Amino acid sequence: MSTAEETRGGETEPWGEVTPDAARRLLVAAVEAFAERGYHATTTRDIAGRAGMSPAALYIHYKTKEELLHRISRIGHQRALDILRTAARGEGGAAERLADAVGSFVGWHAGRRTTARVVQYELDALGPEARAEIVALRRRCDAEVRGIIEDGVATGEFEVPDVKGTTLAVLSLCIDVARWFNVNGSRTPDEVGALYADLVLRMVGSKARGAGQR
Amino acid sequence: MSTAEETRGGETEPWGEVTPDAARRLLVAAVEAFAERGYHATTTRDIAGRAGMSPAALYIHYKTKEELLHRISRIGHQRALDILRTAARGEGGAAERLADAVGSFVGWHAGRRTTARVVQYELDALGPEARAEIVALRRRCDAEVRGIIEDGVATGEFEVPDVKGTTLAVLSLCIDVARWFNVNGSRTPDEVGALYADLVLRMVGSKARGAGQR
DNA sequence: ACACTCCCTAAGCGCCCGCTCAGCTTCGGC
DNA sequence: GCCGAAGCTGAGCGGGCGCTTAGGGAGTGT
Repeated sequence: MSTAEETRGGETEPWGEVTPDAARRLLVAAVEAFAERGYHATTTRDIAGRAGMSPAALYIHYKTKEELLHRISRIGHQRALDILRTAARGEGGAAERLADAVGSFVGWHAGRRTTARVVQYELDALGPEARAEIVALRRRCDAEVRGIIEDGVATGEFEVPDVKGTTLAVLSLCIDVARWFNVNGSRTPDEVGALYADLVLRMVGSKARGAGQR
Repeated sequence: MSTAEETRGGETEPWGEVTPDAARRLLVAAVEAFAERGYHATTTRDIAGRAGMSPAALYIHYKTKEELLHRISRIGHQRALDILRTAARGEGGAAERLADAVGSFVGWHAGRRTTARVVQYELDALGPEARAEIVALRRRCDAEVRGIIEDGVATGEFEVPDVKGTTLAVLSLCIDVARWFNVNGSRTPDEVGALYADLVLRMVGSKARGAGQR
């Protein structure tokens, strides 16, 4: 599973799959601009400028500004799904896998906040077809988390009256990290991940919590 | 519980404090448009059109498009703060007050989703001065919730290793409801409020939870 | 040497934006 | 009956938007 070639922590600067080089630079510039100011407030001139190119250069590599957002959104969602899938298929009981899923998912939203922000909050700027494709990816993310929680309920590890609602809340909690996380703040992405993993285990009534935290 | 003068469901259509009538109609139209498409993607012609007026009419009542957002944001935040304050100063133990705060806060975010969406997600579209004012209101919301949690820890009702982080997570969880809540979905605002109140009591390790939920 | 392809730029098209302004109506006070 | 203020509109301004087009320079195969 997973995209190989990344070990952990470093994650080998993403967007490696985007070629040629100029197209990648434009895409990275677009991620930064969209995250800072929002899709609609970002101009194609701004994106091209950040990438050190003229406005026209953008249209050699992308048909429209929306295609840029679409590409960013698809790659980002695939990465998010990978993270959840890896955790869900890992070893250990439901509690371990849920903590792992939440910890790494939150770590990604905090550590790669600019990407996550675009991916999670600019969905509505996509046209109907592109949005439908992305929404499908989102539902698969939801299914991964729900699967772990259902496992835990089945084995008696968790005590959850409303599995669908709780799944929604867990994902919502993780996603919103991209909104408030501050790079200059006092917490590292890993610390937030650990805090959230503990909070989520409490939410599902897990008895096997890691003894508070240090 | 909750704020007098509204019986339930209706909430006495808000924005009553905005006068004259035309100014209120414009403001309500702006809330809808901003919530649907975002501040930057909304045109002044769209706002005026929804209110049944010509584009120029907007500028009789508001100096700029940004002033509209500022007004919406201030009134909305004040309403949110009122809800939290009422719950925090209520009777009962910390668990009851926290459940009340989360339940009504979430109920507002779900029931008045269009307003909440603008209030919570368009903050960055404001200029520096307006944003600073709103951020101050937000910090007071944070302080209300943290106060309840601190109370619960002090009395031994809660068991929370990281009060600041948990407060942040609780508020984040509630706020994100405005992003995903669907009016056509299967849950009412009150149901989501009840679910979230239970989840939050679990997060703070409250022993006095309401026996699952109905 | 030549043609061909790939990237890229300068210039600019057509459109729609936020916002303004002169002038029209409506209405209360006298 | 007349006046001034208040509320609103039609027309339109300066400007910036997304995107297009014509053409240039660098690299490659022959």
